[in-house]
Amino acid sequence: MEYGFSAIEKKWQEAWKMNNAYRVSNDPSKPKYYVLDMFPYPSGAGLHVGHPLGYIASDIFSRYKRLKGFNVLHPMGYDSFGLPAEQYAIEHGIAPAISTDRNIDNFRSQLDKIGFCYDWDREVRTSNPNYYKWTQWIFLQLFDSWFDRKAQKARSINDLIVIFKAEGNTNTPCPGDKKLVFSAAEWNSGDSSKQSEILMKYRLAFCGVGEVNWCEALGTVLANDEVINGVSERGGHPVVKKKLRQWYLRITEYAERLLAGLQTVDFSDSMKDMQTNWIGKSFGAEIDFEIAAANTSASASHLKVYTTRPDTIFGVDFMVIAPEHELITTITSPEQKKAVEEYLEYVNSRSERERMAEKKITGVFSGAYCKNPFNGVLIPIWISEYVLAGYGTGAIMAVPCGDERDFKFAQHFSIPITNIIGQFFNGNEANPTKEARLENSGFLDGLLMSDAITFSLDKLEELGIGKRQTNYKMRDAAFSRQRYWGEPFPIVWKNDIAIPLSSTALPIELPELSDLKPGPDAQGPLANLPEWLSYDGGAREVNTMPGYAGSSWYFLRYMDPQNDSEFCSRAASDYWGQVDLYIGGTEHAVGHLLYSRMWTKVLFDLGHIGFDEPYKRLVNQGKIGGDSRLVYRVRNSKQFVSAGLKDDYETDEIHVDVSLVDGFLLDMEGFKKWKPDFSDATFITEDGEYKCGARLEKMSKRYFNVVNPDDIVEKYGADTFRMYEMFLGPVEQDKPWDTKGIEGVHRFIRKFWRLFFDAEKGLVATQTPADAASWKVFYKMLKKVEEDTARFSFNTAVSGFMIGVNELTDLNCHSIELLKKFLIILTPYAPHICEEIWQQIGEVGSILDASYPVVDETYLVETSKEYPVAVNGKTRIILNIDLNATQADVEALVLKEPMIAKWLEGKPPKKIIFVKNKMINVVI
RNA sequence: GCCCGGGUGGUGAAAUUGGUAGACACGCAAGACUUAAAAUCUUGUUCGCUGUAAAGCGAGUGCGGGUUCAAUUCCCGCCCCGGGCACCA
Repeated sequence: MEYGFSAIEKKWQEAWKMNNAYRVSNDPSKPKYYVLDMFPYPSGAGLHVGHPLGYIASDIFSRYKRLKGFNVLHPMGYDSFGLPAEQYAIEHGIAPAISTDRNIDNFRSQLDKIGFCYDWDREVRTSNPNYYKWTQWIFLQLFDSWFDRKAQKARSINDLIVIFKAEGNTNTPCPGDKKLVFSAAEWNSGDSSKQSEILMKYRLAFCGVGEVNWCEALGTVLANDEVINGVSERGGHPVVKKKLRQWYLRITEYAERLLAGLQTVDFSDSMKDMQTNWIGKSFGAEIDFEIAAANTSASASHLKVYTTRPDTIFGVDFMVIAPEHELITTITSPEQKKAVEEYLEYVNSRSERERMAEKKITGVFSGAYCKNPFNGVLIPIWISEYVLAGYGTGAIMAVPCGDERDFKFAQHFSIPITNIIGQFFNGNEANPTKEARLENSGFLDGLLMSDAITFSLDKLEELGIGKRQTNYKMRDAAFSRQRYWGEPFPIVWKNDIAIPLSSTALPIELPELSDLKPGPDAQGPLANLPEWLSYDGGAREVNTMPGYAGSSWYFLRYMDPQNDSEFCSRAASDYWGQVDLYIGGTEHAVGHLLYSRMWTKVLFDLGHIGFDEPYKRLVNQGKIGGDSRLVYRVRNSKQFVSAGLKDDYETDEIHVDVSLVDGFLLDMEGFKKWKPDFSDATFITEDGEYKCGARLEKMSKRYFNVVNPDDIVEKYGADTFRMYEMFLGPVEQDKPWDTKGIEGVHRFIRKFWRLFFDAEKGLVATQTPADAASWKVFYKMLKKVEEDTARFSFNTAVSGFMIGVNELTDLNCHSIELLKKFLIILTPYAPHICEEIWQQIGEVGSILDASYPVVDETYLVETSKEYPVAVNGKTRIILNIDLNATQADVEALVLKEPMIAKWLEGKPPKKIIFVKNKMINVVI
């Protein structure tokens, strides 16, 4: 009987579907385990073999946990709102809703072929009104909340109103406007429009005017993590700063908790580093410098700077303020007015991209000075774009001997440099050390800089000219997009006041819209729909939410996907709790993962769920690269030269479809038919063969190196495909795809099949009990495979199976008693073949619900070991020695060996090292 | 520039706590079966040297040093590759 994988896999995929084999319910009698994949954006390109890597790993782990008796939640869905569908619609005139559905059908059919154990009854689609109803509902929760800094948690905005009525905002400083201070009386006398304006500055989801990343080509704003080197992550279009009214998430209020939460989760160090750096916490001081020039108004008598190095205050040679700094107009001296204006104009003309590409040293002197509070020295105030308005106070004290940027600036503008670190400063470059002893530093003289930091902070606070301050690099996240294909906001504007709609009005459905051209004044396409726009005496918000809105909470919806009255019942979220294992790529390090961590914390603070970190453990799968093939066309000809001879010609390299190449050998006839351009190609061959060049690069359509999992499954079967993806190497690692290597895994599966079936004789597995040697092989394998699976080392687990099959074949083991246990442990990796054989050998029930076997240690007890015996660390012989042997026994045995005697040359050894169960080393 | 990963045969890789480097595969070579092919099986395969063989000797985990009886593993310095951040004061 042959192994007919196509029929077997089709049969079981249908049977499992019919029997709802993967349906999971909230069963409190079993321990739960939640395994989650980052759900895909259903792009038109479909899946290539790189995509399922993480899905296969999580599927294996889910099935393993299920066999171990866990109630496993393993859902899948689609992140189906987003820019590409909209762009596709603009280019091809197909409505996003239609192209998205089509893409999802394609994804689904590809996923189904691989045999995943998803409970499809729990599928979510972020663009489905049943889903985004709750995205909008969570938005309302964010809108109706503020962050209580003392309690470090989100609270209802109504609580804040109570506080304002009683005491104003003196004890609850405004996160959106540091200068905003009002009393209870002032609050109570204000009109409702004034009050709304104030509350907006506290809300966790708020509307404000700010500098945003505007992408003209995409016609929308982008979040910081969607902009890479001044261009859009998607499409690579230029991005400029623009002032726009926008919705934001006040994620900065959660900076501290997002940081602290990292200590409680199991993410890779690099992932934690990325998030930590993005949050960018730093400790330092805000220091007030008195402005010395007479031409300043009383309200601007001080310049506030932020520094992490208050110990260097005697080394301050100039101040630098950002071009956007509010003091510029008041402090600029009449003589410098023109120069300053010209400079500001120049700065405005430069795009973000230009600033990043050419880091020129630019700046202008304001004409004003401030005074060093400790020695009264006058310090010139400069304006330069290298100081960022959005960070700290938008002003710095420049210490050229200790800071590279300050040093270069001082050099460029010939500003004299004060040396406060003696020998540590060589005059050619700044030295940011903290190890120097301070000089020229007044009361700090002689102190080690690292000690002087605390000392100077104390002094500044004592004198009331400065205070300790913690800053974060992270900014509030832009939360609106001027696009169509996203969640509409449940907001109506009346008299410039944002009115939240009642949760009973949800979902606010996205209206159908055939023409997706932008609306007027950088508004989204929804602004073109007057009948939709006008609502209840006001105007609807026309922006839509960004892609990360729906993905910030989808893991909760899977727990209770059909719920019409809640986003997720508390009973469901209490039962399933945190995601135990989350698998996905690193590209979401600072976007999705941070937002979704924040939303979880807010929902926790407001009492909707019982945990405040969504993902207990995160595993990042690597990317699978494509192995491209290249042909070389002799320039200006139709001749193609084989790779080995190409250096003799001037050639252009062309990517060729990998399916036209066997190894490196080109199918020349196939190549001619591939594209009309090549139909009359001629070849300069090596002995009649055309060899292609190769290159490892991203798997992508334009390199013609995409391998479709459908083709692999058709040729080798899903079970082989699954195991081969795992066998390629560690899941976390990037690695190239090589279709040839799959033969080894396919051979293994067929060899496994032959333990049960013979081509002529049919079933050869028997009821005869297995011998001890076979059991030993099996339990050794079980131990290895289980340990490896548990630690996500799937590649070595596959090799464990291979060793097991090889050894059982050698032992001629066909015992059903043993092999049925083998079937169970192989099931997570190769479910179809295992279920088929399980039924063939007459087992009742599905193998999916079998119980995982337990290692019987009695078969693994060893009485002796093959010890490597080394001389001076170099292994010379192997000796079989009883495990109970003592040091003296071992020494006697070793010294008797002629091979060892040869090395000793008659002399006694210096020492004999004996590590039980490990090795023996003779030192001479 | 800063912060993370990583560098092991022709290739993918293994070595979990400092203890036999290269498991398991691919590829390649030789052979068996076959009219032939596919499939399957057997043997060999880190490199160099000696040997008909069995075997032996030497080198070897990016480079240079160190600690140790023993280093792919720990320490110091450097080189290269991948990823992230980047005027964050």
